[in-house]
Amino acid sequence: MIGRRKIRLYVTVGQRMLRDSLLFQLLLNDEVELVGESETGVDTLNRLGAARPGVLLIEENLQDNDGLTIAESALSLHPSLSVLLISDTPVSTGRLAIYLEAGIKAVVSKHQPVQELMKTLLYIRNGQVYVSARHNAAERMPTALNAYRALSRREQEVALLMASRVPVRDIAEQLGVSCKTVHSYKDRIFVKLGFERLPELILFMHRHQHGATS
Amino acid sequence: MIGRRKIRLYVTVGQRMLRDSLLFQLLLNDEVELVGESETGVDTLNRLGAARPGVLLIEENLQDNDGLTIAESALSLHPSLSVLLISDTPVSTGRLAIYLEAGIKAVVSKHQPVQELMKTLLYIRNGQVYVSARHNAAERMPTALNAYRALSRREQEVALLMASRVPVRDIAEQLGVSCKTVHSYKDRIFVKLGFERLPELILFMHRHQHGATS
DNA sequence: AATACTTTGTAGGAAATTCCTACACGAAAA
DNA sequence: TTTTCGTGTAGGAATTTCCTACAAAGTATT
Repeated sequence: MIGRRKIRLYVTVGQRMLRDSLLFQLLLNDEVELVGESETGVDTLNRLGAARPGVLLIEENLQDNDGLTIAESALSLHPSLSVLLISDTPVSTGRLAIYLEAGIKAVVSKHQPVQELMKTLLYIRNGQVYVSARHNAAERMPTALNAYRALSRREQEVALLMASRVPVRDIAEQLGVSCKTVHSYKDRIFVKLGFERLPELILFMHRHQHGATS
Repeated sequence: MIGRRKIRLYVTVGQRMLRDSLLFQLLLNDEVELVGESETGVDTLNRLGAARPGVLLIEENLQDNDGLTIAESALSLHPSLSVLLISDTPVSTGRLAIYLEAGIKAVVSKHQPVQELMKTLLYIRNGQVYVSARHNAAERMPTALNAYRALSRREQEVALLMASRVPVRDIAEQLGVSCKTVHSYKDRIFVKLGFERLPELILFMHRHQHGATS
């Protein structure tokens, strides 16, 4: 029972660079339909009516107002709207409670990976509330490392090579298997890690190898 | 004479969400090789030596220090490094002068589109300084509108349909031409507008049609 | 006006990619 | 010991990407 109809998305993010890059990311999913965007809170309120979004993705701190206030106004006008707030800092449980109280469906912080946004979007699309797993730092690293462990020997080999941008053709040759096989591994890797595009794998492998920044 | 060897890139951006989405964007270009990333200035200075990047992409405001300071330290240790600063606000000419004085190769503000980043990166890769065209707001909108006008009739039709996620197959049928032809239009559209992926076109068309935010 | 260069509409070929499906074999679970 | 699961391997179909082509219309140049 997966929500079938498209997600009508409205995005309110002040800085163009972030707005664009989030949108590029989200629009890769063909269930996402962009119905509007704004840089400010008032502009958002003005346009919401015409855009009729199902989900409002809004920054916590806007130039003119704070996202919470705008979200509350928006909700009073369009009660069926699902609001996803993007906070600047990791959200404390207390603060989260306040948000949920206000009718916001989920909060994602800018310190979380982008993929969380998409995941969250899919969760709240039908009005459910979504509280992300670890709002507490601690157990984040393991996710990545375990994920790597979950790959089989061959998959790991291929992941490594692909992350270095070695062409499929060459990987096949090096491993002595057919290109088709390499593609199979690729598919499996992407499924296992939940990736869609090469850059995600490159970043993942880089982080895996350089232990660092999570 | 296009710089052939890969761009060894180091990225220092505090918030994971922005860092990831910028990287996803930049890594789509296969000339970009990620050699390191940090959230903070000191961490950056610690790792730069080992990573040996050609370009350092660094935020102006970091938690622990400001990007300018870090960039200066980095430059004194690695004079051949090209630094690209990401500023929070549009940069005034005066401020820009200060940055250039410090040896920074280019500044891009978070209010500019992501694509500017990539463009700038390509410009400064070989050590040149790059001062982006419009640091003054005014003549931005036209760019987008003119770009659309630059498309031929058929290209406009296809752009419109593709931005609505109509499958190539259906577009071909609707226009009464072959899929191959539609692909040709697609290619031309992307070349003319300088796009690489569908989301860019979707966003472009959305903005074109809703005049707005640009 | 006549010749030359550019854009537009149209499409084909080759290679690569995506999305499925298949299938044997060893390992693990029932 | 059957059944089930993960892994190594690969094939097919449809789509996409990247080029190339080419005639007719349009623009520019001499």
